[in-house]
Amino acid sequence: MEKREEERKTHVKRGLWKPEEDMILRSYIDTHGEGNWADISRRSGLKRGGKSCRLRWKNYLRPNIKRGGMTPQEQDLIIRMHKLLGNRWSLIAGRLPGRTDNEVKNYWNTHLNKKSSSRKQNATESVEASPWVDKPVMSTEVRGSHGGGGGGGEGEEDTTTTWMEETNFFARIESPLPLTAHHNPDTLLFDPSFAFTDCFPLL
DNA sequence: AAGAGCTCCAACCGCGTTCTT
DNA sequence: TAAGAACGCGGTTGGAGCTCT
Repeated sequence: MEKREEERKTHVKRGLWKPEEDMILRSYIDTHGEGNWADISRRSGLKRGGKSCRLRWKNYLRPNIKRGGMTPQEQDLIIRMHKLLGNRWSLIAGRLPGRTDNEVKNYWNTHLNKKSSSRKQNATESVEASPWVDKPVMSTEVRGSHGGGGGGGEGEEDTTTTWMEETNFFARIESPLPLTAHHNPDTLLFDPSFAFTDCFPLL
């Protein structure tokens, strides 16, 4: 096992993808379909690992990928969803058509994180501590079973249901303004027009 | 003009979960 | 049932391009 790992590391190509590699991967997937990434990496002739192929496809080559800056609506949704779910990037991205988890994560880390932390600072000056303040309903430690699973596909909906059950999500949101500082109109969920179904239209 | 510092994003890594044999 | 393979996730890093001095 270690030997194979060693071999993989030394023989697998890394770094930025070249346009030719993109073309190869795209045309291979066009004809054979996606999935079975290890096989794709072997048969396509690309000297890339399966993981790398999958990532490239998912984050860049897949049809309907939206490029370019986030719209204010998207920004807003990300902020809200992050407040709700924490760093569950794939779930958040699942509600933003054409956006990938990687993109959302990068966007958060580079743009919104700063914004929100400066906001947070303002907020804490005026807001009394509440058990809900700045604690996402779905923090990363509640991650019992994330996505995962070969062949399981995305399965985000199922996962969502599961964690909601696990964390007694709806019991929590039934209490008045449960999720965050009531006192801070600037924060996420206080917006009266905000509906939970905005984030979970499937429910 | 140049080089130092910074920003941002693509890609990698390690880990947990699920599937397959 | 156990072990290994495959997959998906979030965290982190590297480097290209931009800005500042």
